[in-house]
Amino acid sequence: MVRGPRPMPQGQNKTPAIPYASALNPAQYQAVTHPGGPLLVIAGAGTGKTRTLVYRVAYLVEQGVDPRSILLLTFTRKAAQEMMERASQILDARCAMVAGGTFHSFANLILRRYGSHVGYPASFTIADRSDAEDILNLIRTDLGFHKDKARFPKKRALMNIISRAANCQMSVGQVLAQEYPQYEALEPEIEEIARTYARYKEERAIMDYDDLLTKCRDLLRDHPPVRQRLSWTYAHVLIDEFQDTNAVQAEIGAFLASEHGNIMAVGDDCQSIYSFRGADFRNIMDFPKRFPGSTVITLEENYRSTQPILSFTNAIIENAREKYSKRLFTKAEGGAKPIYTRPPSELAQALYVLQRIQTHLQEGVPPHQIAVLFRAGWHSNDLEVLLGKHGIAFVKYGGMKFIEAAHIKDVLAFLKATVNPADTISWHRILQLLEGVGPVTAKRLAENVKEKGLESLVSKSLGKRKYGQSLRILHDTMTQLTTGGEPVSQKIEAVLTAYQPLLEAKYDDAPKRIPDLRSLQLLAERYENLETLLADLTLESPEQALARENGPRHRKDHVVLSTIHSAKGLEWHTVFIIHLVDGHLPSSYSLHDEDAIEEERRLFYVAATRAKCHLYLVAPKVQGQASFYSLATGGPSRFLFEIGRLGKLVRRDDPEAA
DNA sequence: AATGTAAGGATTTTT
DNA sequence: TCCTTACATT
Repeated sequence: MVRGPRPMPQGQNKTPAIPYASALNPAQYQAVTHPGGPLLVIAGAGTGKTRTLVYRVAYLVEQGVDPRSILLLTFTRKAAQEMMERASQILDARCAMVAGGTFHSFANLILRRYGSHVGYPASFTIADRSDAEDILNLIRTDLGFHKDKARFPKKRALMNIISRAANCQMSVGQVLAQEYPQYEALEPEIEEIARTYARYKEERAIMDYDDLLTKCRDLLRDHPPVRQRLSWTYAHVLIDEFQDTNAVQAEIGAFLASEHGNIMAVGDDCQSIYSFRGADFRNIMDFPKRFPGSTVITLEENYRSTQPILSFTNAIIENAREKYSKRLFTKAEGGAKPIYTRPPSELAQALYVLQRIQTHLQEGVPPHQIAVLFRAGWHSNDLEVLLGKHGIAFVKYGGMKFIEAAHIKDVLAFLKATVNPADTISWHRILQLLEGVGPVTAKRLAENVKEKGLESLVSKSLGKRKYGQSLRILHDTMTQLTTGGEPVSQKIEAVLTAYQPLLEAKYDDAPKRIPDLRSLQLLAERYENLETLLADLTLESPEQALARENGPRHRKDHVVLSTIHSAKGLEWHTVFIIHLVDGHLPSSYSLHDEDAIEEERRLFYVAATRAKCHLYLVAPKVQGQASFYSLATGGPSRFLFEIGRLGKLVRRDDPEAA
């Protein structure tokens, strides 16, 4: 690996347009003006991590680096977009040309171009999680292992095992030994399913989320000319949220930097919350080992939160079993202590939050500066109903996605099948919408289309079947879509025309679903290319796409509800953390494992550090007996109890007195 | 082979 | 509680 940084071209003006020294603190300044070569920035919560990246982009561009040769890898597309916007504001529009996105979206782009090197055509389709599970289910039934084995893992468990193996670079056997001892005896069978699954996808030009990363890594690893070209294309690689990248992502970053060593990673080990995706907070410390000669810079001055909030969040993370030392401080003084409250029930909790939101709104806090955070998507159900009833607009991030709704998936299956006729799992889905077509017929027809093309849908023998007529209509629609060069919006129109009668036949609540189809159509209008639309929908939650679509004006009228995972990197004036109860946070699924509990603590830390001025800690008393459904034990989160000076750090609020 | 029905079983978090 | 899966019926 060539470590010597490529000399950076000097800008024309001797005096830079941006006053870096006065806009940044010394540590930030050092990071922003780093001459080149590997750089690790350990940035505590609220220490200006994003600011540093934004200025770094502007600095590089100002130095004369071609913005298109800067690659900014972030956790969500939205984050990249916002950073580029901010950089454009402090410098100029050139910053909007920076190549940015998630690892997955970047890999998608690269594989569209170079996929042939790893056995994929440019027209491959992406299977989301439920598509992937459907494939596994087909294989599972096909191979029939469940017949003689009692308790053979279901599609969901199979997916978890296979995905874990991909993300952690382990074999199926290792994953089983480590996490699924109950299935260890089934290793050969599960291995076979995994192999069949891989082959199935390859033969049909389908990639799942994990393939995007691993195939991209394989491409860079096994094809030096491609690696070299890409490395020179991206002369500066910037990676945000590095604590949540897994080994495959880190390898991709390393390969991209292999020619020049200009890799900058920013992250905070205390905020690592994606171990289920194969991230390990300790990895961040391997950076200097992986890139000898690294510069390491730590940012410790917090600009986000008031002192009382910071004292509290410092106390949370103090109890972490293992962390790299770093103590956040702020120069700001004053501010209110976090408020701790125990509503008598979950409903009372929703009422309490509603009332406090109303008060803050009256005080003039803009709606979009108020957020309610929680561990799992359904934790906000009560609150959503209540907010709706009281006319308070909200947006929700995380949890059940638009794209996961069955009717949206149906439409996307049509579109995927036109882009990639070999996508049998999409065909499988479409065909089963027809009356009289079940799993067996669908499978046979799908394989026929893959082997012999669309015409196989209208063979003479099929015409006599009762679903012959439906097949003919389907065939005509799909033929028109594959051959015609009409714009995306027209294609969608054609799909909807064909789909609407099927939707009405299949779902009792069809009228409720139709508006969603219109939203999808609206969303698609600005796309010129169907492949891009499909990739975007699969790789970025449409909520985010819609939020961007509607523009900032629209977003400002809404209070934010979000899972803690989706709140990463964001901040609000007022933050509520609800369901702060043992069994919810920490989640009951993590209680058996110490590492998992540690991660839950970091999750709590991430949530609490989102707050700038007001932080509410809401721990409702759980009523009723613990059923399978409600596993919470009812006591306040252990993370509160373990803070010795809790009484000094928070103010108690008795909701009944209010 | 498709569809309807009853018992069984699992729930976080995301690209 | 709700969704999936296995089984029985058409």
